[in-house]
Amino acid sequence: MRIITNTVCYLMSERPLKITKQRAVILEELRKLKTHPTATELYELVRKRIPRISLGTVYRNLEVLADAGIIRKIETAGTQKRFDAMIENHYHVRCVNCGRVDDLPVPPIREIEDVLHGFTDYKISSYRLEFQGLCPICKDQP
Amino acid sequence: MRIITNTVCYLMSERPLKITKQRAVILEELRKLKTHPTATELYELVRKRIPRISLGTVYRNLEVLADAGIIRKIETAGTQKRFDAMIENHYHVRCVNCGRVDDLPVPPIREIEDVLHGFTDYKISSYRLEFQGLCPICKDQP
DNA sequence: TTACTTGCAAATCGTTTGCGATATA
DNA sequence: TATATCGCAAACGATTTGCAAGTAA
Repeated sequence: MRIITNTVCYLMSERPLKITKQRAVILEELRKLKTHPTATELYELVRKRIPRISLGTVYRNLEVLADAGIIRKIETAGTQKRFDAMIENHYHVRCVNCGRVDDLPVPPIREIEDVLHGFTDYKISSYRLEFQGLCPICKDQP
Repeated sequence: MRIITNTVCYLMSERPLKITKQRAVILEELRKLKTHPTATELYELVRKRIPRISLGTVYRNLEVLADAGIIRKIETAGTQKRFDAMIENHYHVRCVNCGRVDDLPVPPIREIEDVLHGFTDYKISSYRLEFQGLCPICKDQP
């Protein structure tokens, strides 16, 4: 169970996280977006509401929110990291042309976990699956 | 068919790529390794044979070799990019503790491609699957 | 010659960090 | 008052780039 009040976020068996104004606005703006912004993109949005906020604060708070499990930092092939307000497990698609990242609401693929047995000496804990292609906008362009 | 001679590499229907001394040594050192080095790691190795080579040259040539399809640039979750002399499709495992990256010789998982239909408006061209866990060395440590 | 490649250093990009000021419990 | 967070600017690590000199067809 996760409850987010105005000022404090309670997570199961974790200590409360103070929700400052900056933190709240960052979270709100992130939740508005279906695609997953970079820190800089988010900074530009947040700046419209808190003009004096600094990029460092955005980075710091994205880190804090991700550590708390409230958002997710997604590591895609591009150079910049992107952030996601949806923390349930799901896959992502990335446009190789414009870099946009969307969710892919397909069910988890069982076979991925099944296939590993005997193939590695690593102790596998997770995997990342990222699809690549052209987004609806880029695919219709010359 | 791909033929690499001393000085020129011919790729099907692409223009020949001059193999300079630097380029050849970079490629040789990369091919010696089972794990996949970062540009800096490779630079240190190459430097033992060409002491005056610069890091910029290593980066430039890795780019050229990757563009030509002779090596592959692999984008894993870490910050640094890693490079791979094996260009056939395969999956990678990354150690979350030390960053080491190995090949995972499992057969391609058909279900991954099958599951997509109807779930996205993207034109999907490829996917990346990366496993994460602890490598044989790190998993036996406290 | 002509086109490419090199070494070097500086620039760039995304991100992190130190610090003194500020806000909040 | 004690603690955490802020804005700012500087630092950082990885990578790219401009340039003049070098190399090879």
